[in-house]
Amino acid sequence: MTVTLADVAARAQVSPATVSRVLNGNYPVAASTRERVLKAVDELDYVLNGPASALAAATSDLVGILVNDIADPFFGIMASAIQAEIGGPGGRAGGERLAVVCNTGGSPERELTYLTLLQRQRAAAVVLTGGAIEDAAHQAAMDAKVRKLVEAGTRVVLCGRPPAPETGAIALTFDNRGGGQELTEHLIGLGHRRLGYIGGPEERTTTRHRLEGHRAALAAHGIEEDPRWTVHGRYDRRSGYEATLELLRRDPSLTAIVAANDSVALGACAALRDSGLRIPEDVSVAGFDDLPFSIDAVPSLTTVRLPLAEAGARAGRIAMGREEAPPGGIASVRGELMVRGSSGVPRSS
Amino acid sequence: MTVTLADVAARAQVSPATVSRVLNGNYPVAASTRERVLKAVDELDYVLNGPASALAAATSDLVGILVNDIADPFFGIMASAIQAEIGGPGGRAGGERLAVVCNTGGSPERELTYLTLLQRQRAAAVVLTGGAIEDAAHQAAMDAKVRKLVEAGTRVVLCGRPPAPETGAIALTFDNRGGGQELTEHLIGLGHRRLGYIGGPEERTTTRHRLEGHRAALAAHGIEEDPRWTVHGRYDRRSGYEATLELLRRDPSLTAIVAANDSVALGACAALRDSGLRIPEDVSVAGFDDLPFSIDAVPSLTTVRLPLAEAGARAGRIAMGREEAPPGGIASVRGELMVRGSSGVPRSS
DNA sequence: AGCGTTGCAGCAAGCGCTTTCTATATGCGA
DNA sequence: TCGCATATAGAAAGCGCTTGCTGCAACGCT
Repeated sequence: MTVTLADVAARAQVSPATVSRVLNGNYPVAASTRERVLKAVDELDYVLNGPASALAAATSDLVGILVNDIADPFFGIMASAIQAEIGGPGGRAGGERLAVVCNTGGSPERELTYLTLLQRQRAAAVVLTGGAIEDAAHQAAMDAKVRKLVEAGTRVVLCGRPPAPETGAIALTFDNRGGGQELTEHLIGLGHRRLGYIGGPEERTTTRHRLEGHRAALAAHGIEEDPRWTVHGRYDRRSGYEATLELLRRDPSLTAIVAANDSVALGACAALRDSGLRIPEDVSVAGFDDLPFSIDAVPSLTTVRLPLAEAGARAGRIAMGREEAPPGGIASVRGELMVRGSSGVPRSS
Repeated sequence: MTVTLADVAARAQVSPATVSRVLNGNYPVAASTRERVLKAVDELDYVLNGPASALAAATSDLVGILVNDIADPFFGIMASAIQAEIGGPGGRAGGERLAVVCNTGGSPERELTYLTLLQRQRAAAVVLTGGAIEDAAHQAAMDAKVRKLVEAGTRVVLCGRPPAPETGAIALTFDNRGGGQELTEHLIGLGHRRLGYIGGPEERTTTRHRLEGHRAALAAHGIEEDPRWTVHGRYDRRSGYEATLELLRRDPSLTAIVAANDSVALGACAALRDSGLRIPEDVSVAGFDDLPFSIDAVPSLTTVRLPLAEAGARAGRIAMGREEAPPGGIASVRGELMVRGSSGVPRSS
């Protein structure tokens, strides 16, 4: 049998109520009593029953973090930063919280189910990271769920995800559009006029925004885009490799390739090399995110740095109520263009 | 007010007990009744109260996954595989389980605290991933905790971590020693006699085992090791960069560098390049793990592939009781040597 | 000296669910 | 026709904790 509060109370010769108060430290208890209780707790090796506590107090110390792909450092870095602020163990004083990282795999159903599971656990807060799925029905369902969570007292923060108006969720959005535009403008500035674009999955906000930025840059410079220059794929290296071969097949005269993110860009680099093309002499390549490995690529990757860790930390603090929400509940986080070796002047110029 | 079981019962004109039984599906309920209940659940948008349920049933649907660094794909890949098997949402039929990924950051206290937190939540299972910390006191504390968890009915699986005898935990261990030995033997076979080694943090089992393998290979070939050839650091790129500069300073005649893992190896490559050395013509480099980006390095990295996803999946299945534990509760998982471009014959030969 | 404070501790009522045991139908064989 | 097995639903007793309220000293004030 496991040790209960009552056992501790008996051993310390106090009432269960007193033990509870000592443990929660939210009610005055005489020092001598407290000591006796703590001694009993220690001797009996007592561990609080979480569910019972959550039930009685109508709150839990669980905090959920939803990520699209836990194996992707993009999410790993954010999750890590969020968790550090959530304060799991090792955090500052105050209640220990259990950060729950949930891997949706980019699946709408899973996303929704995890939210329900978290709701079921009466999570204290939930942080949703990364781009949202652009499907009207799914969005509506998500918004409804989020609204319900907020109503139930769960703090919901969106980190690197577009705002969900009217839901009560706080949003820390990445300026994917602006970053995409800046990146492409950099390439145009170098003289590129024929740019291939490898986008992520079609129905993702991140994908759309980055592509919109790219197109805005083209438009701003009067470059007419050829439909053949855009290919969509997944957010991984493999996809970048294949998409690049496809782009090369469609139009071998491209002088630059802009990728949906750094992993895709790395795949693109590999494909270009395997096709006998030099980077950046023959083709320039640009990524997005500036993940740690990007600087190690040869040549190192020109990309847009997203302050993943900073944004995650801030989201974590907001989720814990340790930082005020931005005005209007929405903040846009800008990326920073990192010009490196993978981009250069086009061969023709 | 939130909707409770009783509300649903009232609406469906049945007793709370019946609603519970419909929801759990572990007791015969007439089809017509079931239907009525489900309709009420749907209409009221009822969400089960997890803590209450866990309290009453004395079980929970939480499964904990402890990782050293969630931002490191090494752990991300394992966690992802484990979670997929845990079945979270999207898994096969049967109870939905919430996989909780806990980031210890390699800190002993956090590791222990998370275990307590999971114990508090009455987790159904716990998977501990990655190398353990080699500190007698900490190990003893961990073992005691694990034993307690097991006694309380929580299934504990160690994935990529050395066995903890007498605790009742199932272990899926990586053969780090064998992999390290094979790797170094490959380099020796190419003709290298002066090999630098960049190890991970000193007090980690993974670090020690890989280094032991390395030394075993040297010894087997009668190569006497110079103490200056070994440097310890963290498991990240930065550390590899710095350690390499240090090694070069200590002995510029090294013809090969073996790194604690792929990230470190990438840092080593960068340092070598920045020092004007070619890979592998001047210095060969080898990593460990074979993470996805390793093949993209230029030249691609010679390394030892660890079946991270497979091992994680197996650990997940064992944790869920869907696969039998290996005989003796211990299984060793071997790595596979991947010979690629970063290793070649030494310049002197 | 009388009485309102103040400081601590205990009582007991739940929190919302699960589950054992009991009650009521229904069906069947004898 | 009666009795008993079978199927289904309900009553109620908790699960282990939190917390509002009450109780009771010891204290200080007028």
